Amino acid sequence: MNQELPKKPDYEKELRRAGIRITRPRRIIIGILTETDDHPDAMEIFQRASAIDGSISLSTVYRTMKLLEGMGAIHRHAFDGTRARFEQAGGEHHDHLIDIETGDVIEFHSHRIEELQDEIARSLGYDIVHHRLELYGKKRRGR
Amino acid sequence: MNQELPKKPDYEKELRRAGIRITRPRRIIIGILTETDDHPDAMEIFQRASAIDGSISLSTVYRTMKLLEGMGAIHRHAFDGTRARFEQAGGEHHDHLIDIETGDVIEFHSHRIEELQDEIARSLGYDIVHHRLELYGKKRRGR
DNA sequence: AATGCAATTGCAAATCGTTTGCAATAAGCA
DNA sequence: TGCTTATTGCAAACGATTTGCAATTGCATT
Repeated sequence: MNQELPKKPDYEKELRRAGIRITRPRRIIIGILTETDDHPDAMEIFQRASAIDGSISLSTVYRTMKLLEGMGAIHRHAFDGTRARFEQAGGEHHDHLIDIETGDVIEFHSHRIEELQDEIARSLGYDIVHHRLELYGKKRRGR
Repeated sequence: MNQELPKKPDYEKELRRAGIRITRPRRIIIGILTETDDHPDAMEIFQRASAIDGSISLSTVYRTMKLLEGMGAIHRHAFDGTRARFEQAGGEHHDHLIDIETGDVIEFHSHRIEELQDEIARSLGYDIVHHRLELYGKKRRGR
């Protein structure tokens, strides 16, 4: 339930193929992204990167996120709260359950819900381009 | 499908009951909110209000939105894009389909989807506090 | 290994939406 | 009508993200 496919795509190769330079900051940021399995925001990525190379700037983190997002390598999420959070793409499509007390993000997927979404959109005369389904909850405690 | 219950609650009474003053700006903003059935953002509300009274400030619009949101009189939505959009509460709960080409918002509701959401959250050990389901699509044309 | 040039970086300043401090103004009870 | 306090408008502050620019660096070429 928790173990995503441990696919670690070779972004460097992809980047090079796209004629994009592999710089030290980018290598570090990509490394962080491929190793984590949570949904860090730009500041968190910046901090983790800074620990490896103190000269990396927040701007570069943002620019790299935009670059990777454009390549489809990561997804950007705007959960409640302010900063955007990122996750590497490549896994199965899924939605999110956010623990409003801890900020933890749990991934889930419901084929049935997606079917119903399509059905609804179709009945309204629309084709879904993308959707956003987020459940915000708190851990059921006791009992 | 389009006609919400045309309930126009007496916010002034509610406000007064809560010990909140009914000022000219507030009366105007509330009037705009109760008359519209779209999902305007703060700037749009500000502009419509300015047309009625040029001295109203954007700050007051924001402050009033926060006040009304706190009272549960309106809902704040953070659809894709930047500014928050508002709608008067009071109708049935519903989710939104956003036309990515025009920004139009269509409301819909699926009891079945909500059931499935609850089921999923429960199976993950959570209780849903609120959720967000947004479909982004484009009008199916031709055919 | 040295060269050259465009891509990339870090930094600081700029943006955008939204919030806030403050002195001036107005709501509504006495 | 007068008073006390909530509310307002304004400008400045904010937080996240983006951008201009000059300095640096990747890397394809010698």
